[in-house]
Amino acid sequence: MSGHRPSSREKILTAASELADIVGPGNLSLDAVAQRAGVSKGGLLYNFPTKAKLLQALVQDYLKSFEDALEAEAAKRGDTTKNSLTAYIELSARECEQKQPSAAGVLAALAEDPDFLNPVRDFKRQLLDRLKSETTDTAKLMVAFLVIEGLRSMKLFDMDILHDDERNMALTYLLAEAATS
Amino acid sequence: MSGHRPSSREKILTAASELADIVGPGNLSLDAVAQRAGVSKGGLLYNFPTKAKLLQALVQDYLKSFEDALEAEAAKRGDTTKNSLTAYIELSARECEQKQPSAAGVLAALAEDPDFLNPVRDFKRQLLDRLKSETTDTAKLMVAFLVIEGLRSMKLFDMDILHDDERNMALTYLLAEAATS
DNA sequence: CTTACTGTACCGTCTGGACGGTATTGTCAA
DNA sequence: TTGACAATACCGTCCAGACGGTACAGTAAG
Repeated sequence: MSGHRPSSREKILTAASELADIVGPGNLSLDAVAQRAGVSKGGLLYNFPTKAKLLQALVQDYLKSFEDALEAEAAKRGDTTKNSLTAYIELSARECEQKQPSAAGVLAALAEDPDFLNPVRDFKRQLLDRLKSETTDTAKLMVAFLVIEGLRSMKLFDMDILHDDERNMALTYLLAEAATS
Repeated sequence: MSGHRPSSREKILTAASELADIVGPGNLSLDAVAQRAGVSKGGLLYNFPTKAKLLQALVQDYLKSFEDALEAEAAKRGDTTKNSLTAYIELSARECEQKQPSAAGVLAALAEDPDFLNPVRDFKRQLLDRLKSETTDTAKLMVAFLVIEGLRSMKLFDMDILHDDERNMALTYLLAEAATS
């Protein structure tokens, strides 16, 4: 899983994300992506015949990796499908602490056309429904969900306005509440 | 205050916001803005000598109008500087229910260059500090702040994934918690 | 023979911005 | 009062460059 020279497709995707982070979400050009990925422009267009397809893939990739991480987190603990809310909270908390430019690709997609975020909307609604079916107190769930959404948006916009202790206070509060449900 | 034909500057700003909402945050062009504002391109560039200035103004405008609304809300109630958290919550709640494309301008600015959001970051940190100085329970404040941030980001991305009752549950929970502080 | 590209040349369109002009209004000395 | 000038608030055109995408010939590996 670690030793594995990346396919052109992967190289292009990560190059695109990184580049979006550098040049700004709305200034992502195919030429630049190809260059950064170490691929000719023809090669890029072979993998992604249009810019829209590339941006779609960027979003899909983002969603996929989050889903995988969530699954892994749930598996790591004894997850009896009961406390997957805590898994969600803790995973999100951890993600908010490290930097991960893969989200920049999502912003690039948004910049081109907000409709590219539709899969994200569906994914989140689905996640919320699953969480809802596993908890008793919906109000508390909503609060937890929205807090994380807030944290995530700050990360997305690179707005590090919260001190570590402030963030931790909110998180431990959430975890405590989640335990009593 | 209501009867008042708008200056070119205002026309341009609202045209830009509306247009950003239509064509997508990253596809805002000066030509299109000028046309929609009923102004020649030369006229636009007279008011905003560069695209960057226009985007800056868009962000400033957004912040200013929110600040004004917050002040008005605080004044409306007897606000003895104590419960300005509730004012903040209620104002944000109300804003999340109506559609207000002025935020699209902020996204356009983000698309061009994330640094344009620096004033937003400063504003929010300042707001949080003020709130902090007026409440006793910091953990609860953080939760409230982040929930609203989450709500706001959903609005920004036009992701209406929450049902009205779900949103209301979170909001009434917040208001109840804010009362006991 | 197919897959997965490379490399280069090119096209049509759009973009930010520079620039030169113009109509209106204001200022002020003679 | 008038004539000279200047500042304000635009208009309309033009341009060099960047962009997404096409086309196509070549090639190395399996």
